[in-house]
Parts: sequence; C-alpha cells; structure tokens
Amino acid sequence: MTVRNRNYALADQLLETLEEQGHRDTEPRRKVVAAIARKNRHFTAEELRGELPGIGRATVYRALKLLVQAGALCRVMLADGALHYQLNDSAHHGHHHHLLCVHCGESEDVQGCDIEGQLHSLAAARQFQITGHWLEVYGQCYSCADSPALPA
Amino acid sequence: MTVRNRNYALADQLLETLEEQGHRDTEPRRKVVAAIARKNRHFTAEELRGELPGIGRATVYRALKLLVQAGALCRVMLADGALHYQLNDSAHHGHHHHLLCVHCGESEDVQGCDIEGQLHSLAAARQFQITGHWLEVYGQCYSCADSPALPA
DNA sequence: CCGGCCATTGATACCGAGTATCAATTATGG
DNA sequence: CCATAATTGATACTCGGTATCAATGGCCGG
Repeated sequence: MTVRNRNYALADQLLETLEEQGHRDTEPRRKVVAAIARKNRHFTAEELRGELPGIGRATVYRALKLLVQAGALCRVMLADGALHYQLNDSAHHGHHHHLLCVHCGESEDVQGCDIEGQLHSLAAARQFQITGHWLEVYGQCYSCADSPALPA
Repeated sequence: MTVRNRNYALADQLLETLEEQGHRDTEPRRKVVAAIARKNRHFTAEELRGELPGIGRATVYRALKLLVQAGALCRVMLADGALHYQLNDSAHHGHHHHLLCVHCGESEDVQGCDIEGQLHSLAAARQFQITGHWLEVYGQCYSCADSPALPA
C-alpha cells in the first residue's frame, strides 16, 4: 500500500470512529483528521493547527478532544513537560505506556508490563485503592544510543 | 510546636535552601515562601498568587521554579491533568512518586518501589536506555475508601 | 426531495501556566 | 558606603484549552 493510500485509509478509519460515537461527518472534521493521519510522530495541538489554515482553532481542539475520548489518540507528556498527541495504532487502543526517546522523539508503546500489579501490592499495604495511573518513560532508543549524546 | 511555629520554621528552612543555592533573601521572596509554608496540600500557581496580592506574577512563578529546582517543591499532575505544586517533606527530597487521592486531594509519597528495576529489564529487551520517568498514581486513600464514592 | 432540528463551526474572548523584556529597585560583598 | 549584580514587577507575549453565541450545514423523517 502506498503512503498516500495508508493515510487515506487511516483518515477514513478515524472519521468512522467518530461517527460510531455519534459525531457527524463534516468538512472541517475531515481536514483535521486527514492532517492527523499524515503525522508519523507525536505532535502538539498548535503544530496541527498550523497545518490547517482556515479551520477554526476551537474546531481543531474539539476534534482532538473527541479523538482522545474515542481512544484513537493519546496524550503523551514529553520530558520537558510539553503535552503532545499521538495516534494510537489500532492494536494499542487500551491502556499502555510510552518509551519516549528524548533524542529523536520517537516513541514505542509498552503494554506487557505489570506495573499495575506492583502498584496494587504496594498500595494494599497502605490501604490505598488505586483507580488509575499515568506513566511516561524517557531515554534513548536503540538507534540514538550510539549517536553523540545530548548535552547533559 | 505550634502550627505557627512550624510554619515559621518551614518558611525559614525554605529561604535557607534558596540562599544555599546562591539566591538572595528578599522581601517578596519571604512572602511567597511564607505562603507556601502555610500550605498543607498541593496547590496551583494561581492559587498561591491569589494569596499574595501586591506580589508580581512573575515573582511568584520565579520563586516556584527556584524551589522546584532546589528540590523543596515538586510538581504533581492531578488525574484531570492540572499541574499542582507540593512541598517535599525533607525526607523525600529525592525521586519519589505520589499516591493521589482523587476524593480528598491528599497525597502520600512512595519511595520503596522498584518500578525502576522493572522498567529497566523491560527496556533492555528493546535496547532502550532509560534516563528518567514520570509516574502518578490515582485512587482513594484509606479515609476516603468508605465514604460514598465519586460518580464513576 | 424538502424542511426543520440540532450538531457543528469559527470568531471572539477568556482562562491558567508560564516566559521574555526591561527599567527601577535593592541586597550584599568589598 | 558604594558599586555591581540580582531581583522585582509591569507589560506583553506564548501555548493549550474552554465558554459563548450567531450562523451554518448534516442528516433524518415525512
């Protein structure tokens, strides 16, 4: 499949997700979703908005919110505290974490970790009932590990 | 020790921390630090600022930044994404996590967890070199567990 | 196929959390 | 006590996000 086709397919899939949630298929929404589908990395709201001149600010933010709620996008917090959005590949729609490369910005998903279990036993000792958690992991990915490191 | 005295002592301690880092002992700084010392829970920057009329906005934010850098304060992210500040009790100046009660807002520190170890072995398999992480845990504390639960 | 209802849009304004700038002030060391 | 350097606070700006509200336009039922 060509890149062009993959993006089209992804955009359609995202739109479909929104429709399943009872949201309408509108022109501005199509454009936002298409721009997101073109992304191969996490991005900020403003970055996305910059690629969508003519589309209202609120519309972009609303679309992002809906897609996060639908589980198609997730928010990732970078090491510097910046909040980015990232497409959830369809296999990872559920709860998962990220290994974020502070060097190249790449991110890998992590699912098979039993942090949950560990947290629960820890919390049990304090009679604290865990309902959720947020975890981001920062470091260097395989391809960046050899490269000259970032200044400490 | 009375509450008043405890707060004074804490405020002095915070000021001292700043001086150790080479920062000056100024009137506005004293006031900011005193307001922080009065807090027994995490707070937002604007909340703090509201308690300091007459002190410039930038000054409040600058003081917060310095105290975070000095390790006397830490930033905690609430379940709703709001960023708060919290006094580090002197025993927990190093890296630690929080059990945040979404009901009463109380927070407990966690240190003795070996999430690190777990993350490292996980990352090793992917040849990812971890340099840091960010974790917040949400739930209900002991005293809130019996109380009528929040609407799901 | 059409009309109406209601979701959606986008402009505007607002908020919270910061940061940059810069002239005026002030703490502090010599 | 003076000079230097840090600090202050006003202002303005950024970024991320939400509230409002009149105007638009998708969609469904007739």
